[in-house]
Amino acid sequence: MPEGNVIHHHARRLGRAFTRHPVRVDSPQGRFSDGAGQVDGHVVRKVEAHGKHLFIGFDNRLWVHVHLGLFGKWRIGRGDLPDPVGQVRMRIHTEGAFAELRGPTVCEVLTEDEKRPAVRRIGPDPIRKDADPQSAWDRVQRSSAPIGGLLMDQRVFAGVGNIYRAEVLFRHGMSPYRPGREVSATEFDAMWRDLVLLMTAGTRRGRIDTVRDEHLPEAMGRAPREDRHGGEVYVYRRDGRPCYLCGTEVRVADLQGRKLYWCPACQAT
DNA sequence: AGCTCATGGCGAG
DNA sequence: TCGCCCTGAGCTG
Repeated sequence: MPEGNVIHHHARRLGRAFTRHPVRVDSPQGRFSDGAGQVDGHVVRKVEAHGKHLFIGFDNRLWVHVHLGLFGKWRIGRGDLPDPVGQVRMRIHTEGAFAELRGPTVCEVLTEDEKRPAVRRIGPDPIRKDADPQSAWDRVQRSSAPIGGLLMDQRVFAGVGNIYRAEVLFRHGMSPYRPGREVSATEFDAMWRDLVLLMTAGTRRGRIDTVRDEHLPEAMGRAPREDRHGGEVYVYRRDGRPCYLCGTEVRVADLQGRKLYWCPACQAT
């Protein structure tokens, strides 16, 4: 259930646990047995995240490509390998560390030649230092699609999901329905810089917080989390409740099959 | 036990 | 635009 920040968080933890170590790889569930056999016993060279995609590189020039989709989960820990409970697609472990993968949309082995184009298909990722926002701007600027849809397009903004989409639009007072071509260069630059900040912070924390300190209600620090995604947000899943800034009821609508949350007053245009 | 929902994305029509 | 794939949690009975 992850946006790009969580994938980068996983990549760092997996990299720390397994880089330069020979690892055992298997598939208790059986659906990745063939792939696991191709990398089992090999040394992990590096772990990369690009948007919501994770790539684990081995010393035989093969990569395991993982995409969690909506339901996928990693469980990463130290110490003894636990017995598998439920549907475990893949396990990676050494003497001192283990990782369990369940429910991914994609878990496959790629060669170098297959991995390169797979990465190229992913758009600029605000979390990566090598990201080129110009290519995102080119697409936004000549698109009549609503900015709320473009933000979810992984070839335009890689790693942005439903929470960052809703929150960055709120923070910039922009209607999700504004056509891309009506977003100014100044507005785009400000939103991109904000995504870099928010998503980088989200990578360190492994959760998404977007509410500026000055807007945090007094009690919120100690109050139970409003929602299981785990962070403090302005509008995501807050439909029917008052906007923190203006008190207007936060609204929800369907956009391309996903729920879209926004404040109709703060984000009128 | 069965239903609904979730931070995603694909392909068919 | 719809249906479908992946899994588990949190309800309702």
